[in-house]
Amino acid sequence: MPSHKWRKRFRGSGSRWTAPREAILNLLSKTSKHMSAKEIYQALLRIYPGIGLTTVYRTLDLLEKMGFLNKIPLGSGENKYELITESDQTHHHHLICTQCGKIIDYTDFVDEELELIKKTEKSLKQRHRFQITDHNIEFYGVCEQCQKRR
Amino acid sequence: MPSHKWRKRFRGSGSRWTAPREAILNLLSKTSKHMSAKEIYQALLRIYPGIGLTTVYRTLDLLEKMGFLNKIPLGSGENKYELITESDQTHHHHLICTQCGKIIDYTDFVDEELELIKKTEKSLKQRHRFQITDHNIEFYGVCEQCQKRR
DNA sequence: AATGATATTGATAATCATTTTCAATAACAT
DNA sequence: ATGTTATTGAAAATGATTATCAATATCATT
Repeated sequence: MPSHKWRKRFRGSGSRWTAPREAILNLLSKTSKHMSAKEIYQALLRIYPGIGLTTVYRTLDLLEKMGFLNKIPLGSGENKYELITESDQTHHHHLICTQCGKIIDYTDFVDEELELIKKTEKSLKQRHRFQITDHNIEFYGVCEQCQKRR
Repeated sequence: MPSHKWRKRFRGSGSRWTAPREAILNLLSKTSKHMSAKEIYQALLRIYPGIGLTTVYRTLDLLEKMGFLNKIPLGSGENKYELITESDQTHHHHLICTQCGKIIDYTDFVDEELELIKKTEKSLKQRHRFQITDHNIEFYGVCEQCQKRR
């Protein structure tokens, strides 16, 4: 999504379009996904010296509330973030390494998964009176590198 | 699982069977699942005055390492814990309220889900060379009470 | 039952990620 | 250009979890 589109969305929600926000969105759009707040902050320091970690957190919160960002909690108390791209074809699930925290997206079998999810959501809505808004499917394991490392 | 069974498992792994550990396991076995460390601590204070929060954390860690406990990260940095009961028939997935953090287990459709999971695990192992050890399927939404509350 | 090696405990302090606070600054509708 | 007010960054505060450490409890061995 080009900058001027982002700008519009921000203005539309009563927020301002600022240099730090543009820098953060540029980074998230270009770089590989699944970064922690600190990782984002450190990467930004190179292209935007003086940016504050606080601002990174605030922007991530904002993006999450606007629905453009997914927050993925690791067990450690740390979160990782990924931008939700506009085309929904990128819907994916996660593969998380329990050793190093690396997250890999996968899209294999998602069609079958999505069908099941739809069914399950419907049933859960009826049985438990939950208003389902989202889901999270992740597999845990040890990645190739960490397997070699031991 | 009765106390003497737990005792055996603890001894078997080189750990000792102590009063705090017994109290924690008693609580987790009896009480409804999905408590945070603090909730567990506060509930224990009534039946075991003087127990330390540190001990609660340590016991939870130990139980997790021994494979008897699931740690469920909420987005907030807080974790909830649930005992894994011996019969595997209790395998379930989660329904998490994004307003109040309440977690509900569901077992509906798990058969279908499990079949899909097996397939997916196999594929992921091959394609991404991950050694899969576990999975996590959760649905997010707003529970009945929180729906009324607004 | 007493002993000794060492695992465990609880209190306190430390860590780590994330939030608040607040005065200074920047965005943008007018 | 100007004024309102959202945003920023630094520093302090928070909240969950972990490390430290001396005192205690477990339990295999005697």
